[in-house]
Amino acid sequence: MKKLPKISESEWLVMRVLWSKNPLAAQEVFEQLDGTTKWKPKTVKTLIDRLVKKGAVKYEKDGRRYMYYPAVGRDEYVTKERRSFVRRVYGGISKPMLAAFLEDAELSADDISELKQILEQKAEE
Amino acid sequence: MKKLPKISESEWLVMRVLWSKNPLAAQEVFEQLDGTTKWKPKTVKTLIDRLVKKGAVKYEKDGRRYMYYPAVGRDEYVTKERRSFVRRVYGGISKPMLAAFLEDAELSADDISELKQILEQKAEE
DNA sequence: GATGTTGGATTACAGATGTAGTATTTTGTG
DNA sequence: CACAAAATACTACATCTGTAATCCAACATC
Repeated sequence: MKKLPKISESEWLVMRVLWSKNPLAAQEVFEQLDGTTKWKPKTVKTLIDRLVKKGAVKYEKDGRRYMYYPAVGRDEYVTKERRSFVRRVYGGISKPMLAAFLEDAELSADDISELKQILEQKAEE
Repeated sequence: MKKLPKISESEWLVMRVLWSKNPLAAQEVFEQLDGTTKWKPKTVKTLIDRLVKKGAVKYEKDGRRYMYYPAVGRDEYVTKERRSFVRRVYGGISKPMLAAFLEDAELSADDISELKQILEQKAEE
C-alpha cells in the first residue's frame, strides 16, 4: 500500500495518454493531446517533468530524447480518486450517490444486466 | 446554467457543514468541524472568507457577527463534481466505472433493490 | 472608564497549479 | 565546420491552497 502522489487536473490528461500508450516521447504526448487541450508543447513538457518529479512517470533514454511511461497503475489511481471523490462530495459512498450515477449514465441493455448481476451478488452477502 | 465557482478540497468541508445547517456564525462552523479536522478557528474563517469571495457563500449581519449560508445548491454542486470527476478519471461515465462503485459500496438489501429498480427503469427506455 | 474577550479585517507565507518562455546542448545538414 | 533544428534544462510568474497569525474594533465586565 505505497502512497500515490497527488495528480492535478491537468496532469491527469497526461497520465491518461501515457496509460493508453507508452512509452512516448514528450513530443508524442503533445501530439496525442493536441485537440483535447490548447497547451503548447512546453506546457506538456512541464507537466511531464512534474509527474516525473512526483514519481508518477518514469523514463528511459532513447538517443537524444526521453521516452516516458507511467510508474503507477491506472487502476490504483482510479480507485484512489474514486474514494477521495466520494468522501469529499458525499462524505462516503452511499445509495443516493450511486443512484445519481446510474441515472446519469447511458447504458446498453448488456451493461444494465451486468450491473444488475453485480447487485445481486452483493445481495447475497 | 450559471457558472459555479470552483471549491477546493478544504472548502468542501465547510460547504458540507453549511449545507447541512445554516445560517451559522464562523465560530459555529468551526465547532461543527472540530473533530473532523484539526483546523484552528482562524483557518476556518479564512476558508469561509474565500467562499464568500468566490460567491459560494453569502452572509447577513447579526449584531457584531456574520451569519453564513450557502449561495449555491448542494445538488448542483454534487452533479457538477460528479461529472467532472468521471470526465477526468474515466474520460466519461461508463459501465466499468459504475461496476467499480457498486462493488466498493456497502449496501443494505433495501438499497440494492432500489438501485435495481433504477436499472430496470433505464432498461425500458 | 480600563481591560480582557470575541469577532472581523488584513497580512503571511510556502507549496501546488496552469501555462509557458529562455538558455543550452546535441545533432543532422550543407 | 558553422548553423539550424530539436530536445532538454532551467526559469517565470500569477493564482490557488492550506494553514494560520496579527491588528483592530466593539462589547461585557470590574
